[in-house]
Formats: sequence, structure tokens, C-alpha cells
Amino acid sequence: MTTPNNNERRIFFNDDKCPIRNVVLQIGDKWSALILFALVDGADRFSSLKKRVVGISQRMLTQTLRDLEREGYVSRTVYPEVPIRVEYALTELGRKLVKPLYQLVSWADDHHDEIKQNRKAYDENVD
Amino acid sequence: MTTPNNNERRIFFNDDKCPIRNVVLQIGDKWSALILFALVDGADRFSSLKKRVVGISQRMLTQTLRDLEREGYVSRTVYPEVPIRVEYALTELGRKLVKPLYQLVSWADDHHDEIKQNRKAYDENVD
DNA sequence: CGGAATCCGCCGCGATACTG
DNA sequence: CAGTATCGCGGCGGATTCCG
Repeated sequence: MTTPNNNERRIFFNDDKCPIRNVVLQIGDKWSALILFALVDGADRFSSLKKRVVGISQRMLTQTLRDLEREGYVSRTVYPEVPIRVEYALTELGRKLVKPLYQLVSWADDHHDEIKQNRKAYDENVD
Repeated sequence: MTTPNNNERRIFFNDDKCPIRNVVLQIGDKWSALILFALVDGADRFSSLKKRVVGISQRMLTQTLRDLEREGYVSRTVYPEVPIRVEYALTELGRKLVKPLYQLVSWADDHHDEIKQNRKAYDENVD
């Protein structure tokens, strides 16, 4: 993080040097965080994940898993049985990421009602 | 958070009951987190924010500020001077949100290089 | 079973022009 | 100064079909 002074308080960069851009944006999409939490309790296979992450399409599950694998948060292991079995699991990096992410989600859970009330009040005043 | 058991490990809902959907998605967009951190050091006015949050367009600054205001993270105060002055500041809720969010960003900063290496290695193997 | 490929609608976001 | 209005593109993400 930058150490702001009173004269120049510009913050963060709008490119790949910015940790917000590189992490918050990555897991801030529609499915990443849900999948990460789905793997907290242990490895799971593709078809099971598809059932547990309710509402996700096959395409997005594949794509998001690929992205998470590329970041290094998730590992992919193929068991050449019949039928084939593929298991996904959190890597060491993924497990470490989940901790601060869980703090954020936990906060969200605690303040969920307050936020929903804020939205309602805002929408009513705007009409 | 749910307390998973071994038989049924389904997690989170794919609707507005899900805290991930309601908070992580909201601040996981392109500009929200950047704006929140830009306000950590104190209130700031529209034009100053536009300069400090490098690369943001007028339209997205307005829109994101409205969204953050609706959630209750940011307050908007109009000073009817000439020329007019509008100041944005974190609310109490916004200040509380920044704490776990900062933990996540700080983690991102610490592991930024590792993640970039993971991406590079992944892309090289895929070709 | 675990994908890949294709098609396509929606909308997040930027650029530009105009306003009180 | 602090917005609003309009237009348009690119890409996210869903539905469907096909494959080893």
C-alpha cells in the first residue's frame, strides 16, 4: 500500500501493477469466490462442484476453474479411471487466500441486513 | 456461513441471500475498491477523486459513487458554494468494510509476484 | 464423465456531448 | 464544478450441441 501524504494522495495503478486489479477483480467475478469456498472442506470433482455451486453452468465452471488454476489457487488432478474422474483442490496459495477472503465474506454476512436496508431506503428516497 | 457436513456440502445461495453475491460482487467491480481506498484518508470532492483514481471516466465515477452510496458505504454532502462543491466520505459502515478489505488487498500485495509467476508458467505450458 | 466449440443476448464500461 | 444523456463496443456469461 502507498503511504499517502497531504499533497499527493494518488493511489494504486490502473494496470497490472495494482494488487486490487490483480486479485480483487479476479475473484470478484460471478463465480470465483463461490468455487473457492466450495473447495475449503477438501478436494471435489467436476460434477459434484456443478451440483454444489448452485446455478453455475458447465461452461462457467470450466472457465472459472481454469482461471483459478492459472492464478495458482486451485490444482487439477486427472484420475484416468473409467469413467474418468477429475478432482479440483485448493493449493497452498489458495488456502492462504481463503483466510482474508473469509474475513471479508464473514463481515458481509454480519452486515448483510444493514446493507439491504440501506438499499431499500436509498431506492425509496430516489423514487 | 453454513456449517457443512459430509453428506451435504452445498454452499451459499445464488441469489440476494448470499453475502458473497451481495458484497464481494458489489465491490469486485472495476472501480469500487479503488474509490473506497481513495476515501480512507478522509473526505474528498468529485474532481479530486477523478484525478486520484487514475483512469476512471466521469461516468463511472458518478455511477460507482452512487452504488457505494446506495450500499451505505459512502456519504455525499453538497456545499452550495460558487462553484458548487460536493464531498464524498466513508460512512461508519464503509470504514468498517475497509478493514477486512484491506486485509485482502494486503494479502494480494504480498503474493502479487507469486501470482504473476503462476500465470506466466501456466500460459507457457498451455501455448 | 468432463469437458470444448459455437452462438448470442446483455450490460459494464468508455468516449463524447451537453447542462445547471 | 459536478454532474446527466446518448451511443457504441467488447466481453461476461447462459444455452445448446458435440466429443474422447
